[in-house]
Amino acid sequence: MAEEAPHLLEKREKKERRTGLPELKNAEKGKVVLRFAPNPNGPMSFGHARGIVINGEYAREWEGELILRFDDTDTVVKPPLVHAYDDIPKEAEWLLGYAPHRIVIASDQIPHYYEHAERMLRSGFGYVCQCSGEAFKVFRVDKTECPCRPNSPELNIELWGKMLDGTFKPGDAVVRVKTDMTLKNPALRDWPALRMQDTANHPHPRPGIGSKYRVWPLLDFQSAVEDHLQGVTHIIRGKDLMDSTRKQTLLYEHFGWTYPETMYWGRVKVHEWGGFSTSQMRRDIEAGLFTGWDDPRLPTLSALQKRGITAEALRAFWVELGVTQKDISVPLSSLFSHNTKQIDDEAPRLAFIRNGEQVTLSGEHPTSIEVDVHPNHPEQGKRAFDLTPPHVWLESQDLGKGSLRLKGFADLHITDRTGEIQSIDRQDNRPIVHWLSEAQSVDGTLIMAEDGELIELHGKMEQHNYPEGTMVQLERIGYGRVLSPTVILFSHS
RNA sequence: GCUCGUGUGGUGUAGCUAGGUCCAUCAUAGUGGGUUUUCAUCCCGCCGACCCGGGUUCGAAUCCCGGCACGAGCACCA
Repeated sequence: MAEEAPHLLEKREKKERRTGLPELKNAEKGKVVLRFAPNPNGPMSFGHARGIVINGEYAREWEGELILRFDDTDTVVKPPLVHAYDDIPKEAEWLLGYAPHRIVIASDQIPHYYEHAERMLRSGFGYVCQCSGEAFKVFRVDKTECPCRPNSPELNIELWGKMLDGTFKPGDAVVRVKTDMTLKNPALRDWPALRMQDTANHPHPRPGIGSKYRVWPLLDFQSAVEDHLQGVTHIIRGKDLMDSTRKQTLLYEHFGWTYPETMYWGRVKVHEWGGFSTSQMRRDIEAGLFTGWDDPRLPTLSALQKRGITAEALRAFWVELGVTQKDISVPLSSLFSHNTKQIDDEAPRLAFIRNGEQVTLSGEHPTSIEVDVHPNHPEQGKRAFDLTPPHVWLESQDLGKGSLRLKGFADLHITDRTGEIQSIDRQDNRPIVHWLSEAQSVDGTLIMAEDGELIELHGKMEQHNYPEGTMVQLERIGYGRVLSPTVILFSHS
């Protein structure tokens, strides 16, 4: 028993609550290789961030490497975008806090895939199939072998040549991996590895690639071969790719390779956004429905960045969700609360008066007032309000309250547009409101993205010299990011 | 239809591999209060969950069987 089940004899250690990411199986410090493989066919979305963060954090934790791989092997259905090849690495570095260790572009690796395809054909575990997709579907359902399956390696090589030289046209032939047509899972039966694409009419957008190749690998073949070439040890991906793992494992067995450890995550939806598709976003942006990839209404990484969501908040958010296979739907407030923790301690306070009404002060009062830039950090300095012209701006909503206290200044009673100073010290529990001196006010705009709409609130804003990109807290409104001296993009409350 | 996977509070998540120490963790949301001259931050409290039914066992969130629900794959897309 001691040999067969030693754990039964041991006293089990007290369980400790796990924090952070689940443990990586079979991982060795310094020898872990992970990859994140997006298709550069559109903006990096919120969802892509999960792939970057989870893989990237594991790489960090295990002192391993992270490969950023562009799976750009479809020029017709999902044509790549040239500038994505530049944008994605930058966004990945921003999000991770380090640059991916390696960048691999599938369209640069075609010769390697050809070489493996040929090896497959010569070794007899792959064949060129001239059945139509429709026809093959019948074989797959009926668990019967297609007539091309018994082709000799010699014939396969000959047919492969016809694919390469263009004798065959797209749709005429594909290369299949020979698995077993009686496999329980229909998805695994003799799956397609490479097909032809009309790159004359649909050239690959990268210079040097263009119409160079007629035959292109499909995801399962390309990914499997590339993972092996790069020495990937762990694959973490969506559970929609579970059957891909099984297909690729079959291919690895043919080649005599060992498949990496694999983990999956489920689908994530954001309450406020619902489902979103890269292709749809790309169409909408191209149609001018949005200002660009970073339009604050979009669930793209660049939009979130522009909106002032920090990389740290995004990382904390995704790590907290972990790597479970459940399909989940999360509220944005969860991300925002992480962001608040990141920015509040630094964010200077600023007044923004929506629907401003000017009020003239009457009675004795100082000619200038100073308040803290940050209530918890006096060392950040003071904000000065000059009251020589005795005019202040208040939000019209607050005006109706009659008696109120101007934050850090005085108790006021308002009738019409006149504010009678009743006391400089606080005398009672009247509501405290934010305000702005006429002398320090400028016309400002607060841009808010709500329910898919872009709303511009025009109001009176406190003068400031904060550079673009500064995260500020608008008193009683919420956090925002400085876009220009007079424009602030609302982040969240 | 076939195949695969997942079901813990409103939302996420820990615990499940090796059953007890779990009247079930943490976070977020909600709610009540404290600090604060912001409806911010911070602090304290409360609220609220093991999909259902059997079985094994002294003991089941955890193991077994059967349901049910939800999701995904079955593309010459990724």
